[in-house]
Amino acid sequence: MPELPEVETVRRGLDPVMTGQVVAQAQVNRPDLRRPLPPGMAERLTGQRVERLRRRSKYILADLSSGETLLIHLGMSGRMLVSGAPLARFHHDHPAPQKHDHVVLTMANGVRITFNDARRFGTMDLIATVSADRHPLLAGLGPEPFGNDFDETRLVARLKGRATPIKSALLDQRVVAGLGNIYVCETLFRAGVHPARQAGDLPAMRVAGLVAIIRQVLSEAIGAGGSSLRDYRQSDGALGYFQHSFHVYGREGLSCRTPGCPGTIARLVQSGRSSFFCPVCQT
DNA sequence: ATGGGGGCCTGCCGGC
DNA sequence: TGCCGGCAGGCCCCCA
Repeated sequence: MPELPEVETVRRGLDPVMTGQVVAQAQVNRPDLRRPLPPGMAERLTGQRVERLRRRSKYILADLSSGETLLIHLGMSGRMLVSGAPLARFHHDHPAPQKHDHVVLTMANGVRITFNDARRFGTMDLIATVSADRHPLLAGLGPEPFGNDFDETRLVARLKGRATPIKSALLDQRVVAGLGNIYVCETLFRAGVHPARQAGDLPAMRVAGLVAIIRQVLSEAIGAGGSSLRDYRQSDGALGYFQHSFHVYGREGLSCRTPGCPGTIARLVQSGRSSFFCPVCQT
């Protein structure tokens, strides 16, 4: 459930039950995720207080009292399931363990956080908080979409001369961090840009316009609690409803939602990923 | 250096 | 009902 709005939604859901709380117990069921979990992870988590929950791109970072930071990535199918009421005297209101519960954190307040990830594309790591930005997974990331480093001038400069489809360019986490397939599709629809357009061929004005549109799409999605693509609460943990606002993603063969537009949403495959677009609105 | 394709995993859905 | 192919929100690696 992995693009920026979903990750931010997860972070916001975890914040009230994790921040300020001590990890009473950490249980690692499967250390062989996409990257192997760090050695001694359970021991290094146990007894630590979560000082802060942050997000960078699609990563969640939990700063611990030990001076280490727990880095979490949800991959494609990762979820953070929260169970158990805070301060509950008894802890038997937890669901039965599921097949892909790889890491289980039990906080001192009785809340349990379960990292479940069927495809194991997700990962976790433990790193020194002071140098977290230099972690290999974070070091190459481009600007945060809502950060000051992401602006029209810099985006235009970054895409100038690029001989790659604009779709691929916006998926490139070095250009801007946090967008995935859904939000790139929706961004390009709103911008009226065909996904196959070469990034370097787009007039600077149109590239500049992408900045505000990206922020708008992401803001709306965060406001809706992200997008839930399958069974609502089960698979996403988040209760997002932004999927109802999709104009193109997953709408192949359906009518364009632009009032008066006769177009039918089409799909094309670019570097192995589906791009959805309206052939009439997007040129 | 840059862009494209393959691979990593499992689950689900539609078609036969 | 059962099997099979295709598809999936991400990212890394390798090759041209």
